[in-house]
Amino acid sequence: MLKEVIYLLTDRQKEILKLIVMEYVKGAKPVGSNLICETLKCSSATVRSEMATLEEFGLLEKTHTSSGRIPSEEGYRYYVNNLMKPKEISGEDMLKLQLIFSNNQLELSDCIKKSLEIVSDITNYTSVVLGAKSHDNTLKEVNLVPLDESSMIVIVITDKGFVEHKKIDVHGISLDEIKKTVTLINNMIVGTPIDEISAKLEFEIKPIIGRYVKEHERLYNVFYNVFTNFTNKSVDVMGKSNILKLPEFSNVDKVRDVLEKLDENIDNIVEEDDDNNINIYIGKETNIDDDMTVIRTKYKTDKEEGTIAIVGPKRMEYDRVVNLLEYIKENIENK
Amino acid sequence: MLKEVIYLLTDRQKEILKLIVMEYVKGAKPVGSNLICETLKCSSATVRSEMATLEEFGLLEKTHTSSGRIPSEEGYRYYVNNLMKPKEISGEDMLKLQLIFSNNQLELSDCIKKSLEIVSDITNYTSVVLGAKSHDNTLKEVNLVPLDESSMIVIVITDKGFVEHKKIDVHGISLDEIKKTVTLINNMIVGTPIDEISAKLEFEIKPIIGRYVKEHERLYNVFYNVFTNFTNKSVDVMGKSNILKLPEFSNVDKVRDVLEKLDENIDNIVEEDDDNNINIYIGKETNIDDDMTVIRTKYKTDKEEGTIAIVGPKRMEYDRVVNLLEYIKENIENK
DNA sequence: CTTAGCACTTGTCAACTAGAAGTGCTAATT
DNA sequence: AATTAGCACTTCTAGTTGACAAGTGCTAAG
Repeated sequence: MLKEVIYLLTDRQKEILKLIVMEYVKGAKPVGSNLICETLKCSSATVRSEMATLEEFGLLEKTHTSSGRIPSEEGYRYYVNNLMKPKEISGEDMLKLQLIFSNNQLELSDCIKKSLEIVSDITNYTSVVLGAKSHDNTLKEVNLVPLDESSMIVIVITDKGFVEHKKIDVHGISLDEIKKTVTLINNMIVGTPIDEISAKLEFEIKPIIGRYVKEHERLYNVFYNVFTNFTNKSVDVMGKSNILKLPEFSNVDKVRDVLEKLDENIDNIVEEDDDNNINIYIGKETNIDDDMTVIRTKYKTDKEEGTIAIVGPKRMEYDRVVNLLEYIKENIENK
Repeated sequence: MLKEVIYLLTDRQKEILKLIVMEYVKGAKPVGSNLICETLKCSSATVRSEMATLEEFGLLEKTHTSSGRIPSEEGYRYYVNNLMKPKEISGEDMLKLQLIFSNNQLELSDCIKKSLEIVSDITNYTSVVLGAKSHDNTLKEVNLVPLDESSMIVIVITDKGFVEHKKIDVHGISLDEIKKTVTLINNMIVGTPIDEISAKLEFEIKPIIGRYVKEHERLYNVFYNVFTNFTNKSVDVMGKSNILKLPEFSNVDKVRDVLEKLDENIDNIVEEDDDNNINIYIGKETNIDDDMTVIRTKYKTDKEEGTIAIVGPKRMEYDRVVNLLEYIKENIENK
């Protein structure tokens, strides 16, 4: 679409585009001129000629020669960028979300998850939380809890309060050797950013324990595994089966395709822009399916950062979802 | 079905039933007499009259008057109880599973999960792991790691090596009060079975801290939450979207129904018999859908117990799945 | 007891039809 | 110059029809 088109549209054309988007979002059926002319005070013939113009601009499409119109991807884009007005969150929805965020028993990460679960419930879309735990965290301490002769628990804690633990098999390694290693780690690399720990472990700790621990290779691997676990992102996807409610997905093969992408490819789907805004990817711009839209945003607190996203049909309630995400982002960041 | 039917079936009838089950499992299409009479050395007319008898017994069904036969639920049941022979696990499948169980880096619970993930991959069914962590575990120790003035991490460890942790907000409670409480817990209820901790916490700890901790209600809640987390079962469901590959689920509404049940109702679906065998629930016996079958078994090690299950179509490769589950159960219990 | 033969039933698929929805164009109207 | 009424035309949808395939049940003969 030419950028200039934005300025060429008359008010009535804008109104028609907006009405078609809203109607199609609601009904999932191509919108005919009759429906529009009931709202606008003019005849269906007028609307038809305007619709033809909008189609020339690439903002509308037909499914067949004599069908009503549906918005094209550019049409949605124009709507989102120029026509959409923030829609207030309904009292009911607001209440449900407030119940989560005002609950002091809940940790932040639980709040995030639960609030998006609610969004999935009320909108029937799919929601995603990508938490990047490791960001900005540094190693706080490593704890050791012996269980019996051959096993113990290693517990690693970051300064921001994230915890990882792993049960390890230590038969053949003396308790003394292990304790020394942990002391070494606590002395040498506490305060190191989590992302850099693997390197430090290899180049600073490994050479030393190599000297006095018989099974140093195994011991090194144990700690290496625990630390790399940390840098893994946490992924939560909620309301996946909502996709099956959409009329555009009455074809089982298509559903399977999308569900498999959501299972395997979430990072790719949700991580893109690095700005602080609400980002909207429509149709081909998503990495899922031409009929889908992804709306996402980053959140960032002093302890944690991540991404929240809503995945739904291209025919999405853009205004509602944008507002919900904005509201949740705000609540996360002020919690 | 009358129990006596078991003894009334002739060898040929058994053979026909078996062939129909196997053929229908493979092809998902009603099986006609022609196909059967190619294997059996007799005419299609003979097979037809035998099939009519089997239908009278309630072991076979027709989808319409002139269709081939499909097994009824009783037919599957008869097959499973009387006709099915253990089928050896293929070398390829065996290899994949061995790779998991012989990997010493992996914790038991990871092995279980990964092995069932493999079963989902190779069979295209859905697999479920229900782990009941708390069983037979007793409290080993409670650790405290202060993060800053207003928050700390509570870490709880059981004798079998399970760990739960929670970040808590402690502003308004003095460090001293918290430390005393933890010491109290470590002194008084270490060694208590996890299931009984809530009670002990309420009747033994709460009255004491009530005396010297100002915010004792809040502090009590914190520990209560951490401990109850323990008794929660862990649930893993793998290969859910495999259901979409089944021809009996080309109807999207049906798929949604099943997926929603798998999301919300897993306990109900998978927990039933309390014996140590492989249990098979066919069609109506499952709590999912008349077209589904659940095969499950319990596993029990000295540290952990739980349930593993495969959920698939009624038209399931019973012999294969039973063998895989048996094999995995054995490997878990001897790990 | 088994089998060949045949009438009969049902499902599937493609072709066709009538009606509904909605368009684009033209000519008349404001 | 913009709007509208009118109408021919296109496509989709749902229902009907008919031919064919798959498979059964029954009967009578081997």
